[in-house]
Amino acid sequence: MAEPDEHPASKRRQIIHGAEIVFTECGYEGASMSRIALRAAVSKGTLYNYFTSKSELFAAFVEQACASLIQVFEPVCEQEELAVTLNRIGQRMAALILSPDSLVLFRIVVSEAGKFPHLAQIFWQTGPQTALAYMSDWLGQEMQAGRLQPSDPTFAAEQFFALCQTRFGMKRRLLLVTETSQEEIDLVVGGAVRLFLNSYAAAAPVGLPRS
Amino acid sequence: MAEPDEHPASKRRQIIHGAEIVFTECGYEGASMSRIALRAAVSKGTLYNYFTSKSELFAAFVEQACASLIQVFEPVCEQEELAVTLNRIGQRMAALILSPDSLVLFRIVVSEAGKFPHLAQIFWQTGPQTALAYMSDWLGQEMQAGRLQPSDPTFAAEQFFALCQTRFGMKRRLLLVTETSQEEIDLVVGGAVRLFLNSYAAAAPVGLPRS
Amino acid sequence: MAEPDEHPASKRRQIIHGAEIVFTECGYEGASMSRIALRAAVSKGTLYNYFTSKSELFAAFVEQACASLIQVFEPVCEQEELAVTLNRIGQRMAALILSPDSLVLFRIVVSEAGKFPHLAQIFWQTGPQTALAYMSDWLGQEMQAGRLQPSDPTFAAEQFFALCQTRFGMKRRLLLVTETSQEEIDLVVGGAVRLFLNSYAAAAPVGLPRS
Amino acid sequence: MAEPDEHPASKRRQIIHGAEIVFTECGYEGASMSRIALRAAVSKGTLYNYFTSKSELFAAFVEQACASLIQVFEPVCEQEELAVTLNRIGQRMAALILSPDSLVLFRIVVSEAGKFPHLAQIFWQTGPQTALAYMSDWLGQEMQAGRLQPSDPTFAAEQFFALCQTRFGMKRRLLLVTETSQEEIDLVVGGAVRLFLNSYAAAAPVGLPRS
DNA sequence: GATGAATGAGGGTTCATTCAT
DNA sequence: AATGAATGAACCCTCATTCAT
Repeated sequence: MAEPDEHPASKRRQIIHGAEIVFTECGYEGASMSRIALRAAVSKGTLYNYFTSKSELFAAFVEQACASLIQVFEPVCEQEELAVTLNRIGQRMAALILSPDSLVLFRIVVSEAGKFPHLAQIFWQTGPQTALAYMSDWLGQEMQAGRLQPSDPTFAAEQFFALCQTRFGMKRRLLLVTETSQEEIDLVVGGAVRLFLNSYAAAAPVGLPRS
Repeated sequence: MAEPDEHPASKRRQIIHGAEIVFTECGYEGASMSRIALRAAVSKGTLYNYFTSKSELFAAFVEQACASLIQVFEPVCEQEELAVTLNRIGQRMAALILSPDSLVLFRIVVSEAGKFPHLAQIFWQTGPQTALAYMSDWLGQEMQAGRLQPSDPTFAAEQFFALCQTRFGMKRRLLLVTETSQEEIDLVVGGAVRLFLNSYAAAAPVGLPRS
Repeated sequence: MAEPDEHPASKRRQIIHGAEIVFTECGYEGASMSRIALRAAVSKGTLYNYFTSKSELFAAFVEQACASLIQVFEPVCEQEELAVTLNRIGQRMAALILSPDSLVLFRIVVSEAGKFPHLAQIFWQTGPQTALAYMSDWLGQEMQAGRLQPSDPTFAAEQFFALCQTRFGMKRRLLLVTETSQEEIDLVVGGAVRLFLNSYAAAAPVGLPRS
Repeated sequence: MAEPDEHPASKRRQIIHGAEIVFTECGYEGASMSRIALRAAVSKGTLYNYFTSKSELFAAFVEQACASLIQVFEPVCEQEELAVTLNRIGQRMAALILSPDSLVLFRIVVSEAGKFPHLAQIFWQTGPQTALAYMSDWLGQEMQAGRLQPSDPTFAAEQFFALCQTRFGMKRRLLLVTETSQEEIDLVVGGAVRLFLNSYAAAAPVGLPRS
């Protein structure tokens, strides 16, 4: 199961961890292999024994970071009221958008999307697309069960996720806000659920709060 | 009328234009003053006669690019059916999101938001915030006129803009799509208007299309 | 008397004055023509209308500075007791060595003596050599008058001047002392006069102070 | 015996040697790291593996040069006639002043004393001050032994050293003389010893030579 | 397999000098 | 005669990469 004739995986992880720290702090161009070597506590030469170039190390870091983000969505959605499940999914999505880790990853992937289109694709696939597929599946089931009006479940999921980014999505990416209160998150997610169910629920529309 | 005692503005523009090309292509760190000088067709020394440093030139480029984006939203919204106006606004917002100029600006501002928080702020203010204020005002009027349910108009505007980014917002920022068909835009904007009016319109909800 | 077909001398002086400020502060290499132009309140182009190069402007500055230093020695030596005259000459020499103007000139000429041997020569001739010739003449007269023992008057003058630099000569040039008290100057000059007269006076030797 | 975990000292010396050549020839500002690298036969990058900056390399060069000068004064002064010992010390001092190595060091330290006061201090301490302390001690002993009149031994030493610079001290620093004949050195040192002993010796004054 | 000294191209920036106005 | 915008070489320094140990 191990890779006996390869570089030990532990040192590889160690290097990627150092790379994560530095890339995260300085971006791709701003990071130097010397600093990464320092933070990974290996020599500069060793870096090149494990990765043929800076760009390859960067790719490895991004891929690993993407992989570690996806888990967030694993355990979702039991049998309960629709609004409650949607709320939980929305809260989770909001948490993901607001989390420093995903934020920094998003920002660095966007920065280098021109130079590393492959990484942008990986980010998309392991992140948003996976979440989308998951929710789309679930919505499809609910539609078939008659609890949601029949419609394109993928588009519905996309709209819901778009709504979950109301207010803080862009500001967060621009680093214009550092913290977001739970009240505000509740407001945004609640609003997303309301708009979503008012259009997609099989039942009667939900009333708006008076401002 | 001319500016006899100043650096000629035309050359300043020429330099900023060269900077735009290179910054746009390589990002801030990846761009070199040599390349900018080459693209601007001036000597490297001349760059420093107009801008004291690379960062200042970058700031000038971003500010100018922000200023040239804002006009998009100026003339909007007459007296007509709500859905029509919303559709026009949504189309305009979608066009903005999809335009290469705003896209490239967004990407570079996000990249350097850590190093140049001031520029992120400028981008936010001249772009999203202005559009938001504008639409919020209009929605407030419609609410007072009884054509929309009374609610927080700013939040409603934020939700509408979030909905307008459905499907292609993030993919575009990751450079995963280069062109978007008008049909798809119509689908997204139409979907945004539908969800919006279903919740906010004073009248009865609009039906969903069958997928 | 003026130079009607030449550059006006006043602007020339103005430029040299600016050069003096900057060269004095930054040294030859450290000074930039831009700064000199700024300090002289003329354009950079004008600098080159009056001086063909930075080095020529530097030469002009050094020559002018040398010329303005020499005057220090003009009015010396009346008819009075030998020790009194020597003391006055010594005091003047000490003042010259300690004066900021001559110090800065010496330091800059020493710095650039390799590159501008001509300037070192000018400094020597207008400064030390002139003082030397002057004192040597006077000593020669005193020897002929029988008030000093017959000897090489130039060498005697050189020794006296060397003695006047006791203690603070080198430290001052190394910028290790910024101020010197009058007591210390008196001590050094007094010591110089004593040693000088003990050897050169026709009369009996002067006693040393007990430490 | 070797230094396995350090930069090899030999290459360090090699670099300092190259720096010595270039700094000596061009001064601090005039020297370029490229030229130093060329003269040291290493790449420019290597310079920065050993010294973090140009100024640090300069400091290392000056300190090393100071250290190598100090030895001149080590073995002095046995039991013999005063005039003979003084003559030997004077000759040594003259040799030091006239030596190209100390000359070039003095000139560069004076040049940069404003920018590197620490180096001026080091130069002073390892050079003149050490010599002074040494001679002052010896003079103090001779005074106590009754062979010199009691007086301030430090001041006496300072006067003697000042006298030893008669005639060629300043001219040499200005690079106005490149070689000095032994006759002239003998004349200057002999004159210094004579003036010194005429004032400080316990015995009768020594006669002056007729010019 | 791990090291880190060595490299040299390229980074941002300064500056003496020129020349059209 | 005076200007100052333009130049481009040279500045100090960084860094991805290599290779002898």
